[in-house]
Amino acid sequence: MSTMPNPPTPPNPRQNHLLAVLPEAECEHLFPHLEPVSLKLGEALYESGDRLSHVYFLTTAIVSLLYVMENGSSAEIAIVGNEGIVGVALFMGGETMPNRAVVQSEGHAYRLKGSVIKQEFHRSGALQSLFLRYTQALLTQMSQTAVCNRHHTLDQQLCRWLLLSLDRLPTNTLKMTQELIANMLGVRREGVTEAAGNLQHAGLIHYNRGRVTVVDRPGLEARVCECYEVVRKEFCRLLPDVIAVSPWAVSSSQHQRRQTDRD
Amino acid sequence: MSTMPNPPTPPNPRQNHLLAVLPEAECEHLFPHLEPVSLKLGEALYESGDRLSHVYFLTTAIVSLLYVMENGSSAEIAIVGNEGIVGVALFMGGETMPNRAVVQSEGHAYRLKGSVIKQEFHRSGALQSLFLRYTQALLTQMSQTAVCNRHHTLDQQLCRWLLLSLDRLPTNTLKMTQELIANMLGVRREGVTEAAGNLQHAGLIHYNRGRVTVVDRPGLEARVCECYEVVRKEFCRLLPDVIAVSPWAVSSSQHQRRQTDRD
DNA sequence: CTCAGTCTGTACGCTATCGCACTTAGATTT
DNA sequence: AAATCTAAGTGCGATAGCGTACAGACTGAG
Repeated sequence: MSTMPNPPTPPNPRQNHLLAVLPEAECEHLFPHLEPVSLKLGEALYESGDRLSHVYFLTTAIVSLLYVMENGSSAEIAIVGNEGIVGVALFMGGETMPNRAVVQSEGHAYRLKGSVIKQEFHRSGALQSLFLRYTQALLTQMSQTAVCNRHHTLDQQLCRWLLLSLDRLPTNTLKMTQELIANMLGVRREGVTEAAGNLQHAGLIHYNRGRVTVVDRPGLEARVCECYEVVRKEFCRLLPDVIAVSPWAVSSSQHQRRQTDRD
Repeated sequence: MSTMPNPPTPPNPRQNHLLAVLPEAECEHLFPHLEPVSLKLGEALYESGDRLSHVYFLTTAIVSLLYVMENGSSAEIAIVGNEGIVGVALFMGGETMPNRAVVQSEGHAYRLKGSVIKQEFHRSGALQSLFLRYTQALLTQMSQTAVCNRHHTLDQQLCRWLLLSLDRLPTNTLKMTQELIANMLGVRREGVTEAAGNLQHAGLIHYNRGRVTVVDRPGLEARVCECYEVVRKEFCRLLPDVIAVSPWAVSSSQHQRRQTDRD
């Protein structure tokens, strides 16, 4: 595995963990309709209120769900990577959502026409079960974001954000400016400067002009608030089949030293 | 309509708006299994991680979904009343959730064994569509809670909370101490005292030892942040059939003066 | 009526974060 | 090499909410 974040790997739908665990029968219906797309940093997959045309199965890209306020400031509600789907409103039946989906880390994805997914969704047991469970996991991430915003320090929130992002990347380097991170977390850029400075002085991360590298993941995990673990555990619980094909149950529990005294 | 919050009305499943809009065919399957229950203030329908035994269709009760932190402090993630369901994890497939559901306002509900709902869920088009859309609305409420926690003042959050609660009650009086409200919002009791004091001085509410009465709803709506409207509009959009039988599309848009200049 | 319990009001120092202004330092272009 | 731009660091007063402590007020039980 090289250090390049997005090497020109031949894209493969199975890089998306949800697609990876779909039974063969479902795949036969779905795969012919999958359309590979390349997602650029900052691109919006949908705007608030847009009628969605496709659902996106991310493979190497990361997408943030952002709520943009009337005055223009924003807050991230959830992060989606190759563990998930962007556009749940399509099969949830709501058609639109009151938030934006923007590419946080560029990469690839496959998309599927809304009509196709809706049709499949109504006849497919495995697909439905999988998607509903994913949605519940997403729901957990959202509610935990609310909790974290209320109770935890910016340092902790940055840790959580870094870990959530890292779990969705093949490397431990994030291409991201402090300005953008601030947008995601809904705080000032200067606040991120300070928090990131703290983490760097503690030897947990290293950063430089739009690149953040996590150098001590266990250290981050020791400093993050409980929110991260809640989200991760729910993912593992709800999507064990997905986790089996995913690197991150491992990459994350390898270092669970602080857990050993609890369960 | 008397001023008593929970008069001994003969309970009726149709008081729950979701049940109210289910087609006859679905009802025939479901209603025989419905069990009326009386929910006491403070009672927990489930604890974090509990395997749910029933889904609850609230009629006159209000239930808060709370996340309880390791140190014991808590934050409300969503409010559920007769517009909704408690226990979505059952049909979402996740079985449990990492939060508590506690009764915020006592009243009645009907519950349904998990096995029944799961069985119905897999053969029922209308029921499924309805529940998925409801879940998306709930999801919006959660994400908006996250946004609100990040960006808005306690005064505004209290307004939002009051309006969300009011929408789920037949009266404009809430039986609720400042202490409990503080728990819901995840803030100090003294903070609520101050915020409530502000609203009272502004002539919007009146309160007294565990009773809050909204006396100027338009005033509250003028002071609340955008979050409330986002949630309400999503509800209306996702569940128009439900809204048709509900008082609150009306009760809430009657006073939408501040909207008239926008859309 | 009194007492205990609960609910609400107030005060004060503390801290995290904000908003704003400005500087420094890499990176990119010319 | 100089000019320009973007990213990151710093400083400072303002403020919202916290933690703590305590005081008043209403309620219900005896």
